[in-house]
Amino acid sequence: MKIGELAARTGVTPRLLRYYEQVGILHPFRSSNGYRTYGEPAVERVLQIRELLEAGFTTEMIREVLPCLADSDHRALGDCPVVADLDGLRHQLGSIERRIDTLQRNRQAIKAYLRAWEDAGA
Amino acid sequence: MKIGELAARTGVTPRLLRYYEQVGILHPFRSSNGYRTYGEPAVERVLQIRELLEAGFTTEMIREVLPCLADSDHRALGDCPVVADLDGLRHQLGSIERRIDTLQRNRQAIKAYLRAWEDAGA
DNA sequence: GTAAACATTCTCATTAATGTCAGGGTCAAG
DNA sequence: CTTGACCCTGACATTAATGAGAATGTTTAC
Repeated sequence: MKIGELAARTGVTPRLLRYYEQVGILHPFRSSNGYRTYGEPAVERVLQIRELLEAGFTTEMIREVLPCLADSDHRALGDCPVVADLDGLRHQLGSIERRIDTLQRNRQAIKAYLRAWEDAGA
Repeated sequence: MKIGELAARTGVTPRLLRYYEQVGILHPFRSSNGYRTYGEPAVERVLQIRELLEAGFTTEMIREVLPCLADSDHRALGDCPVVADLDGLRHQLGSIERRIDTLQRNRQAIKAYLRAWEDAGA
Protein backbone atom coordinates (compact mmCIF):
# COMPACT_ATOMS: atom_id res chain seq x y z
CA MET A 1 0.00 0.00 0.00
CA LYS A 2 1.07 3.60 -0.48
CA ILE A 3 1.75 6.12 2.23
CA GLY A 4 -1.69 7.68 2.16
CA GLU A 5 -3.45 4.45 2.87
CA LEU A 6 -1.09 3.53 5.67
CA ALA A 7 -1.64 6.97 7.13
CA ALA A 8 -5.39 6.54 6.96
CA ARG A 9 -5.26 3.12 8.53
CA THR A 10 -3.03 4.13 11.40
CA GLY A 11 -4.07 7.68 12.04
CA VAL A 12 -0.51 8.84 11.57
CA THR A 13 0.28 11.63 9.13
CA PRO A 14 2.32 10.86 6.01
CA ARG A 15 4.83 13.39 7.26
CA LEU A 16 5.48 11.26 10.30
CA LEU A 17 5.66 8.05 8.35
CA ARG A 18 8.41 9.63 6.29
CA TYR A 19 10.07 10.78 9.47
CA TYR A 20 9.97 7.29 10.95
CA GLU A 21 11.68 6.06 7.85
CA GLN A 22 14.26 8.80 8.10
CA VAL A 23 15.17 7.85 11.65
CA GLY A 24 15.31 4.21 10.68
CA ILE A 25 12.37 2.61 12.42
CA LEU A 26 10.24 1.97 9.35
CA HIS A 27 11.54 0.59 6.07
CA PRO A 28 9.19 0.79 3.10
CA PHE A 29 10.08 -0.42 -0.35
CA ARG A 30 10.18 1.96 -3.26
CA SER A 31 8.31 1.26 -6.41
CA SER A 32 9.76 2.34 -9.71
CA ASN A 33 8.07 5.72 -9.59
CA GLY A 34 9.70 6.52 -6.28
CA TYR A 35 6.57 6.00 -4.21
CA ARG A 36 6.96 4.32 -0.84
CA THR A 37 5.28 0.93 -0.68
CA TYR A 38 4.30 -0.65 2.61
CA GLY A 39 3.29 -4.21 3.31
CA GLU A 40 0.44 -5.28 5.53
CA PRO A 41 2.58 -5.73 8.67
CA ALA A 42 3.51 -2.06 8.52
CA VAL A 43 0.14 -1.22 10.01
CA GLU A 44 0.81 -3.01 13.24
CA ARG A 45 4.36 -1.81 13.30
CA VAL A 46 3.30 1.80 13.06
CA LEU A 47 0.75 1.31 15.79
CA GLN A 48 3.42 -0.13 18.01
CA ILE A 49 5.73 2.74 17.26
CA ARG A 50 3.00 5.15 18.30
CA GLU A 51 2.38 3.23 21.46
CA LEU A 52 6.03 3.26 22.38
CA LEU A 53 6.40 6.95 21.59
CA GLU A 54 3.41 7.75 23.73
CA ALA A 55 4.91 5.73 26.53
CA GLY A 56 7.88 8.04 26.37
CA PHE A 57 10.36 6.10 24.30
CA THR A 58 12.53 8.00 21.88
CA THR A 59 12.88 6.91 18.30
CA GLU A 60 16.40 5.88 19.11
CA MET A 61 15.26 3.53 21.86
CA ILE A 62 12.64 2.21 19.51
CA ARG A 63 15.26 1.53 16.89
CA GLU A 64 17.05 -0.59 19.45
CA VAL A 65 14.15 -2.58 20.77
CA LEU A 66 11.72 -2.76 17.89
CA PRO A 67 13.64 -5.37 15.90
CA CYS A 68 13.18 -7.76 18.78
CA LEU A 69 9.57 -6.88 19.37
CA ALA A 70 8.32 -6.78 15.83
CA ASP A 71 6.25 -9.60 14.62
CA SER A 72 6.99 -11.47 17.79
CA ASP A 73 4.23 -13.94 17.11
CA HIS A 74 5.44 -15.73 14.06
CA ARG A 75 9.15 -15.38 14.14
CA ALA A 76 11.91 -17.70 15.01
CA LEU A 77 15.02 -16.28 16.56
CA GLY A 78 16.89 -17.23 13.44
CA ASP A 79 14.96 -14.63 11.52
CA CYS A 80 16.51 -11.88 13.54
CA PRO A 81 19.01 -9.79 11.73
CA VAL A 82 22.37 -10.75 13.14
CA VAL A 83 21.21 -10.05 16.69
CA ALA A 84 20.54 -6.60 17.87
CA ASP A 85 23.11 -5.57 20.44
CA LEU A 86 22.15 -7.66 23.46
CA ASP A 87 23.86 -5.39 25.95
CA GLY A 88 22.05 -2.40 24.61
CA LEU A 89 18.86 -4.37 24.99
CA ARG A 90 19.61 -5.23 28.60
CA HIS A 91 20.28 -1.59 29.20
CA GLN A 92 16.95 -0.60 27.70
CA LEU A 93 15.31 -3.23 29.82
CA GLY A 94 16.78 -1.70 32.94
CA SER A 95 15.64 1.73 31.95
CA ILE A 96 12.15 0.44 31.27
CA GLU A 97 12.03 -1.21 34.64
CA ARG A 98 13.09 1.96 36.40
CA ARG A 99 10.38 3.84 34.60
CA ILE A 100 7.76 1.31 35.54
CA ASP A 101 8.89 1.73 39.09
CA THR A 102 8.61 5.47 39.11
CA LEU A 103 5.27 5.30 37.39
CA GLN A 104 3.91 2.78 39.85
CA ARG A 105 5.01 4.77 42.86
CA ASN A 106 3.40 7.87 41.52
CA ARG A 107 0.27 6.11 40.47
CA GLN A 108 -0.03 4.91 44.02
CA ALA A 109 0.42 8.37 45.44
CA ILE A 110 -2.14 9.89 43.12
CA LYS A 111 -4.62 7.17 43.86
CA ALA A 112 -4.18 7.70 47.56
CA TYR A 113 -4.66 11.40 47.11
CA LEU A 114 -7.80 10.96 45.05
CA ARG A 115 -9.21 8.46 47.49
CA ALA A 116 -8.61 10.82 50.35
CA TRP A 117 -10.51 13.55 48.56
CA GLU A 118 -13.31 11.29 47.59
CA ASP A 119 -13.68 10.09 51.15
CA ALA A 120 -13.66 13.62 52.42
CA GLY A 121 -16.10 14.80 49.80
CA ALA A 122 -18.55 12.03 50.57
CA MET B 1 19.71 28.21 50.38
CA LYS B 2 20.67 29.87 47.11
CA ILE B 3 20.45 28.41 43.67
CA GLY B 4 24.05 27.25 43.52
CA GLU B 5 23.74 25.16 46.63
CA LEU B 6 20.49 23.58 45.52
CA ALA B 7 22.12 22.81 42.20
CA ALA B 8 25.05 21.16 43.92
CA ARG B 9 22.83 19.15 46.21
CA THR B 10 20.57 17.88 43.45
CA GLY B 11 22.93 17.61 40.53
CA VAL B 12 20.69 19.86 38.50
CA THR B 13 22.14 22.93 36.80
CA PRO B 14 21.09 26.39 37.98
CA ARG B 15 19.85 26.94 34.46
CA LEU B 16 17.31 24.16 34.88
CA LEU B 17 16.26 25.27 38.33
CA ARG B 18 15.39 28.65 36.82
CA TYR B 19 13.59 26.87 34.02
CA TYR B 20 11.55 24.81 36.45
CA GLU B 21 10.51 28.01 38.13
CA GLN B 22 9.62 29.55 34.80
CA VAL B 23 7.30 26.68 33.92
CA GLY B 24 5.77 26.82 37.37
CA ILE B 25 6.87 23.64 39.06
CA LEU B 26 9.30 25.18 41.53
CA HIS B 27 8.60 28.31 43.56
CA PRO B 28 11.55 29.86 45.33
CA PHE B 29 11.29 33.00 47.42
CA ARG B 30 13.24 36.06 46.49
CA SER B 31 15.44 37.82 48.97
CA SER B 32 15.81 41.57 48.82
CA ASN B 33 18.76 41.37 46.47
CA GLY B 34 16.74 39.43 43.94
CA TYR B 35 18.44 36.12 44.65
CA ARG B 36 16.26 33.00 44.64
CA THR B 37 15.99 31.40 48.03
CA TYR B 38 15.03 27.77 48.45
CA GLY B 39 13.95 25.94 51.57
CA GLU B 40 15.10 22.49 52.59
CA PRO B 41 12.14 20.67 51.02
CA ALA B 42 13.15 22.01 47.62
CA VAL B 43 15.87 19.37 47.48
CA GLU B 44 13.46 16.49 47.51
CA ARG B 45 11.08 18.30 45.24
CA VAL B 46 13.74 18.80 42.63
CA LEU B 47 14.75 15.17 42.85
CA GLN B 48 11.17 14.15 42.32
CA ILE B 49 10.88 16.46 39.36
CA ARG B 50 13.91 14.84 37.82
CA GLU B 51 12.53 11.41 38.44
CA LEU B 52 9.24 12.27 36.81
CA LEU B 53 10.92 13.91 33.84
CA GLU B 54 13.08 10.86 33.34
CA ALA B 55 9.99 8.69 33.47
CA GLY B 56 8.70 10.70 30.56
CA PHE B 57 6.38 13.19 32.21
CA THR B 58 6.24 16.66 30.75
CA THR B 59 6.60 19.69 32.97
CA GLU B 60 2.96 20.36 32.35
CA MET B 61 1.91 16.98 33.69
CA ILE B 62 4.20 17.54 36.62
CA ARG B 63 2.58 20.85 37.34
CA GLU B 64 -0.71 19.03 37.57
CA VAL B 65 0.32 16.13 39.74
CA LEU B 66 3.15 17.48 41.82
CA PRO B 67 0.99 19.50 44.19
CA CYS B 68 -0.64 16.31 45.30
CA LEU B 69 2.57 14.34 45.51
CA ALA B 70 4.76 16.85 47.24
CA ASP B 71 5.55 16.32 50.83
CA SER B 72 3.04 13.53 50.93
CA ASP B 73 4.36 12.29 54.24
CA HIS B 74 3.51 15.08 56.59
CA ARG B 75 0.61 16.81 55.07
CA ALA B 76 -3.04 16.82 55.81
CA LEU B 77 -5.45 17.21 52.98
CA GLY B 78 -6.40 20.55 54.39
CA ASP B 79 -2.99 21.88 53.53
CA CYS B 80 -3.64 21.46 49.87
CA PRO B 81 -4.10 24.58 47.90
CA VAL B 82 -7.77 24.72 47.07
CA VAL B 83 -7.63 21.26 45.50
CA ALA B 84 -5.86 20.67 42.29
CA ASP B 85 -8.34 19.89 39.55
CA LEU B 86 -9.49 16.40 40.50
CA ASP B 87 -10.64 15.52 37.03
CA GLY B 88 -7.33 16.50 35.55
CA LEU B 89 -5.76 14.28 38.14
CA ARG B 90 -7.94 11.32 37.25
CA HIS B 91 -7.00 11.87 33.67
CA GLN B 92 -3.30 11.86 34.48
CA LEU B 93 -3.86 8.72 36.47
CA GLY B 94 -5.38 7.03 33.46
CA SER B 95 -2.53 8.10 31.27
CA ILE B 96 -0.02 6.82 33.79
CA GLU B 97 -1.78 3.50 33.92
CA ARG B 98 -1.77 3.16 30.18
CA ARG B 99 1.92 3.86 30.15
CA ILE B 100 2.62 1.30 32.82
CA ASP B 101 0.73 -1.14 30.71
CA THR B 102 2.67 -0.48 27.56
CA LEU B 103 5.91 -0.57 29.45
CA GLN B 104 5.08 -3.86 31.11
CA ARG B 105 4.09 -5.51 27.89
CA ASN B 106 7.28 -4.44 26.23
CA ARG B 107 9.40 -5.36 29.19
CA GLN B 108 7.95 -8.82 28.94
CA ALA B 109 8.69 -9.08 25.27
CA ILE B 110 12.26 -7.92 25.68
CA LYS B 111 12.83 -10.31 28.53
CA ALA B 112 11.50 -13.18 26.51
CA TYR B 113 13.70 -12.20 23.64
CA LEU B 114 16.78 -11.96 25.83
CA ARG B 115 16.03 -15.24 27.50
CA ALA B 116 15.67 -16.92 24.14
CA TRP B 117 19.06 -15.66 23.11
CA GLU B 118 20.67 -16.61 26.34
CA ASP B 119 19.27 -20.11 26.15
CA ALA B 120 20.43 -20.41 22.59
CA GLY B 121 23.84 -19.02 23.39
CA ALA B 122 24.38 -21.40 26.29
C1' DG C 1 38.42 48.47 47.89
C1' DT C 2 39.36 45.20 44.67
C1' DA C 3 39.07 40.46 42.89
C1' DA C 4 36.81 36.02 42.87
C1' DA C 5 32.70 33.65 43.22
C1' DC C 6 28.06 33.66 42.58
C1' DA C 7 23.50 35.86 41.26
C1' DT C 8 20.44 38.09 37.81
C1' DT C 9 18.27 38.63 33.15
C1' DC C 10 18.25 38.03 28.26
C1' DT C 11 19.41 35.97 24.04
C1' DC C 12 20.80 32.40 21.03
C1' DA C 13 21.63 27.31 20.04
C1' DT C 14 20.32 22.37 19.98
C1' DT C 15 17.67 17.91 19.68
C1' DA C 16 13.32 15.40 19.10
C1' DA C 17 8.94 15.05 17.32
C1' DT C 18 5.90 17.38 14.60
C1' DG C 19 3.37 20.76 11.39
C1' DT C 20 3.23 23.23 7.09
C1' DC C 21 4.18 24.91 2.71
C1' DA C 22 6.44 25.19 -1.86
C1' DG C 23 7.81 23.32 -6.30
C1' DG C 24 7.38 19.32 -8.94
C1' DG C 25 6.41 14.45 -10.59
C1' DT C 26 2.59 10.50 -11.36
C1' DC C 27 -1.67 8.60 -12.38
C1' DA C 28 -6.50 7.73 -13.10
C1' DA C 29 -10.88 9.67 -14.72
C1' DG C 30 -13.32 12.35 -17.84
C1' DC D 1 -4.89 16.02 -22.83
C1' DT D 2 -6.14 18.19 -18.80
C1' DT D 3 -7.61 18.15 -14.03
C1' DG D 4 -7.48 16.55 -9.39
C1' DA D 5 -5.75 13.54 -6.12
C1' DC D 6 -1.69 11.67 -4.41
C1' DC D 7 3.41 11.20 -4.06
C1' DC D 8 8.25 13.18 -3.67
C1' DT D 9 11.92 16.19 -1.70
C1' DG D 10 13.33 20.08 0.76
C1' DA D 11 13.00 24.02 3.66
C1' DC D 12 11.27 26.49 7.41
C1' DA D 13 8.48 26.77 11.99
C1' DT D 14 7.32 25.13 16.64
C1' DT D 15 7.41 23.17 21.40
C1' DA D 16 9.97 21.04 25.24
C1' DA D 17 13.94 20.47 27.74
C1' DT D 18 18.48 21.92 27.88
C1' DG D 19 23.15 24.16 27.17
C1' DA D 20 26.00 28.35 26.68
C1' DG D 21 27.29 33.03 26.77
C1' DA D 22 27.00 38.16 27.43
C1' DA D 23 26.38 42.03 30.26
C1' DT D 24 25.66 43.29 34.81
C1' DG D 25 24.81 43.41 39.93
C1' DT D 26 26.07 41.30 44.82
C1' DT D 27 28.69 39.07 48.35
C1' DT D 28 32.84 37.45 50.32
C1' DA D 29 37.39 37.48 51.58
C1' DC D 30 41.83 39.30 51.46
